[in-house]
Amino acid sequence: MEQLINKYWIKLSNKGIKYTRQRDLLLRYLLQIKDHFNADLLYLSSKARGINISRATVYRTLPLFEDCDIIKKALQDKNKYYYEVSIKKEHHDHLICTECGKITEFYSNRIELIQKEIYKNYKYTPTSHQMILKGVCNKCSRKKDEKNIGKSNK
Amino acid sequence: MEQLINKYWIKLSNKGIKYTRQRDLLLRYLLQIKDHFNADLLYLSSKARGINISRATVYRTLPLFEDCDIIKKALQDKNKYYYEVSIKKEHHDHLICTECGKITEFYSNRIELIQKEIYKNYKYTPTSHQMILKGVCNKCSRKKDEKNIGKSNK
DNA sequence: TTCTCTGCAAAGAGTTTGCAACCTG
DNA sequence: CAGGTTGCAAACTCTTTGCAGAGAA
Repeated sequence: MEQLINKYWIKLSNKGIKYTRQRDLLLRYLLQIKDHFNADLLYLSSKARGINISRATVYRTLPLFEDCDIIKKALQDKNKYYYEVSIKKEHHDHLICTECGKITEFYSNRIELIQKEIYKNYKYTPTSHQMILKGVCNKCSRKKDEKNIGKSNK
Repeated sequence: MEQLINKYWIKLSNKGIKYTRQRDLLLRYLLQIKDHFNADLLYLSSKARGINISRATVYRTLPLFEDCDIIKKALQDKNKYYYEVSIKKEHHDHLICTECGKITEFYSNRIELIQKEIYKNYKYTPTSHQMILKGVCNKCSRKKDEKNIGKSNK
């Protein structure tokens, strides 16, 4: 863990980004996060854990971490950006429930290949290289069905 | 054209949505739009064409049209929702340039099939059923390259 | 006439920014 | 010590909402 943080701090320094208590705390905190997170969530939950850092600093720090490939924008939903930690994981895509916002990751090698073809055909350079499928998850589908059965009596 | 508009108005009436000058103007206007559009753009461009309609009405009307399958949310970028007219087109996906915002449509039958599998595997009900690939388009890539060549001298 | 719709302006959510004080290198 | 960084609050962008007057059925 310390080793990883050191590595990241070297990366950050090389970009002329100074070491500060806030940035270090934020870095350590988000490396522990398994799920997807957004700036505001990070601000609130770090505050709840006694980490003193302002909302503005969180918003200003995340793009810096993004530049250093520590985190990346995973997806956007309901006018919020969601990030995830870059390390370890193989590339993957996201399935997001339009009802409850639940995010599921999936991987399809075939899709990766086709995506590459598409980027090539249309002469695009993949950047975020992410595919987002929107749908309604199992749980929410059932909830919806129940509601509709109720409604159909009117 | 008139026939199509009539058809839509029947649909709208069936949902209890009243005919108004503003809605009719907006409907006629957006059916002429080939590209993707967002609420604010629609408000501004319709205003520029002398169509008198308030921003609030545009924002309130688009979801109504969406409910009647006249338009649909195509994608979201930079915290804005983009719509497109539903008619005619076969299902397609979107390739969006993260630099200039250009939207390109593409279709891949293989992806459609794989998507179906994924939805099934993860027990999701496809709703918007849209895939969004982000990248940098040809034009912007070249611009970026030029900039980087310039920078590399520093 | 009734109930919906409109336009306005104000409120909201998420994010960005100007500025003075503070801290790192 | 210089220049980057912070926290605060105000600004900003996109969207939603409350309300009184206007309009459709």
